[in-house]
Amino acid sequence: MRIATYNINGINARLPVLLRWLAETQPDVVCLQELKAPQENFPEQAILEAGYQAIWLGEKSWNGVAILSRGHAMQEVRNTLPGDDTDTHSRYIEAIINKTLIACLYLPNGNPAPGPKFDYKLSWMKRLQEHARYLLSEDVPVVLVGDYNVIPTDMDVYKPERWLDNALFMPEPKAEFAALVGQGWTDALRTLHPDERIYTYWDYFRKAYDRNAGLRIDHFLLSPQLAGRLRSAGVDRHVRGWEKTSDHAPVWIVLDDPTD
DNA sequence: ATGACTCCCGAGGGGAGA
Repeated sequence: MRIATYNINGINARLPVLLRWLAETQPDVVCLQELKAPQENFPEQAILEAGYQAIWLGEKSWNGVAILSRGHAMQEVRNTLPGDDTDTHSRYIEAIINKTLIACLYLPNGNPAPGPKFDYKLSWMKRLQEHARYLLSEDVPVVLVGDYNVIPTDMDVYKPERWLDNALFMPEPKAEFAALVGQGWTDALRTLHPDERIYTYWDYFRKAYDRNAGLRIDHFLLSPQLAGRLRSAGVDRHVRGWEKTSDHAPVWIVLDDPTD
């Protein structure tokens, strides 16, 4: 089973890129973030014609997450991250696909830091840890995947010294991410490629993609019983070079199918 | 570096992204 995550940065503006990439790579499951479309403006028909059923949670202007599935039935479990009934951002959706729980998340950016947006990021990360702990207690394989907006280590950024004051790289979010992983999750790409420079995002400024001035901020975390099923993982880096493309590239893993 | 680049909203710039 090939599972991908892609911060699409506006699903309607990027629809040709999304469809081209789906046709080229045909993942079984796709987690999308930053739809930037209200619920009623999701391009469901085009996605269906590409061979995918979809569940999504839209929002006017910002955020928005979706899960696409090709060939496997999909059962939506929830579309909010538990722990704060006042949080209205569309940043989380979860489904069971092929006996595997897929949690698609778009973690808050948090800039500028310090400030209320940074506080929101940290509280969201604490809620995610609490929910992740609950998921680990369930008897089901889990993939926690999406745009975490966290650069985990110096290896994951082209010039660490330039990002010290940024909410993606400050000590608190890094510590919260490390605490989450420390519950027993496996960072799929880093585990399979411990010594490689891997980036999943290049900003639109200053020819960042041409200079490979990137960040690794889109992550797959696998529950312990899933880690043994991990076969390969990578970044569809070339997609970032297409016309009218997102500032993120798609990231993917391949898992062995469940045995039972 | 209050930069740059690109989206959405909506009809002109402003907010957000990372």
